[in-house]
Amino acid sequence: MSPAPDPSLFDKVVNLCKRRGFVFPSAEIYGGFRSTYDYGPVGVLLLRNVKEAWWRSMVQLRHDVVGLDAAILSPPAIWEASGHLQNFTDPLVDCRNCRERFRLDKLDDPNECPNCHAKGSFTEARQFNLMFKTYAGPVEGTGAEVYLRPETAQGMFVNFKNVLETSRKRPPFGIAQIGKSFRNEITTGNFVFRTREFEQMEMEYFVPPDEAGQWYEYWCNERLQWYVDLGIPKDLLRLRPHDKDELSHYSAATSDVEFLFPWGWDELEGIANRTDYDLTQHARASGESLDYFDQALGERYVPYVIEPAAGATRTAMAFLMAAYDEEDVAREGQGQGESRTVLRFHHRIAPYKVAVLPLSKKPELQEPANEVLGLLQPHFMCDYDETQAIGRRYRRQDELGTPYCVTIDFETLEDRAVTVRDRDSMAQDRVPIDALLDHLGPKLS
RNA sequence: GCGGACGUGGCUCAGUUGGUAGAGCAUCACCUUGCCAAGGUGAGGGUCGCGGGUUCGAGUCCCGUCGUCCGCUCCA
Repeated sequence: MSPAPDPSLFDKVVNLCKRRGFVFPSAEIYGGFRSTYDYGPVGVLLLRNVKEAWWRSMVQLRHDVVGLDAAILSPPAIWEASGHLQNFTDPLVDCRNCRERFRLDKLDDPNECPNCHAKGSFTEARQFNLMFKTYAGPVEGTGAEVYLRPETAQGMFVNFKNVLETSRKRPPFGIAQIGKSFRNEITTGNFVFRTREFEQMEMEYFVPPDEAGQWYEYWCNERLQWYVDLGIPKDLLRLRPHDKDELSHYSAATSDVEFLFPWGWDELEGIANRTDYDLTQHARASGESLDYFDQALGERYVPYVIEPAAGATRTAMAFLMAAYDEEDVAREGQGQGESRTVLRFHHRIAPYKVAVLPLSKKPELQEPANEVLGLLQPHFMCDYDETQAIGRRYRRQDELGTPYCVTIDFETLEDRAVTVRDRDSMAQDRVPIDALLDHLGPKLS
């Protein structure tokens, strides 16, 4: 049984994001700009860690996937071939009577308003394309039209031949890419969950057509497990196959990895069997052959594509939601507990791995504090804080999800040892400075 | 985009029948030999989202605009 979603969690996390420097609304001093967010000093670390964890599992730890970073600006030809110019366009009509708006292609009777049942009350259909269009070059004209990519995937398809020839890979193999995409969504919202500018982590896995089914299963399981390995509880995750009528124009089968957000189950990632749709379309439109000749089998075929496509920004948000915890801490001398807010991130996701905290601002602690910082910084992202009471600083690091705090005190001057405090157990170990890297290394690798 | 609610210092809010803004927390400085927040003293920070209007005078009334949240719609 899944736990019930907690609606108040949403506000708590959004609040924490603002308060501690994870995420700020864009252009805030100008009143804000809808659907865009800026990642602050801590948020940028979180987001980078999400992307690096993905790249590590997808590219670094595999021999069959290579990386790519393709252009965001792209000519209309790509999107004509991919089908996005046709299929990402929704014809919208408004009812003049009740002012409701509908998609023309989803109406049973294009002359009757399903809401107020007025006949012939619709306005002229207007095309609403989800792609951002702009103009390259000095003259605004149709000759110089370019689009901001609505998905990174086409970069992989367009470069299929280049990568195949230079990387000397053969199916089954994949091309991975992390980058920004842009969609002029009609409705945005739920904080960074749906924004017009967002970051994707996509991989196109090219396989022999008759192996598409088994690779689809493989990647569904692989991708679900990735979130579990990074500390998201299993009961907050599920794999949901799409019904036939919700499949994209290019897909033969799709499953979503969903996370139980405060507002309910929602998508983190889609794993799709795109068949040979994209390569065939681009081959036809460009005149280049995009098939593969298998020497061993003596066969030529257009590979099928299995695509795990994840949203980096919303995945970062899911990690925040899953990590958020409020813990009652017994207070000495009082029966009443106090609350401690902790982000229990997996250490690979945590923005800072270690915080270096001299017990006091006294000058004599500066030197050992700098020594410890210099020792740790080449290996781990570190925070440094010397202000206010030590307990308060521990709590601040808890709110950032920092796994370990290293405290330098006056005894350090005598014994060259420091206190290592664990975020989850709040236990403290006395560790010699010279043994610090060996102590922390295995915990944070 | 349409319908509904809302918008006061970083955060949470107070601000009475319109008379030129307050609190707590947070932040910063100094003091505190200090290991799990909220000890002392002091300081900085808001033309009340923005623009216009009514008025002798508006945070408080009206209009517009931007933004947020909830529904319709769409996706990673």
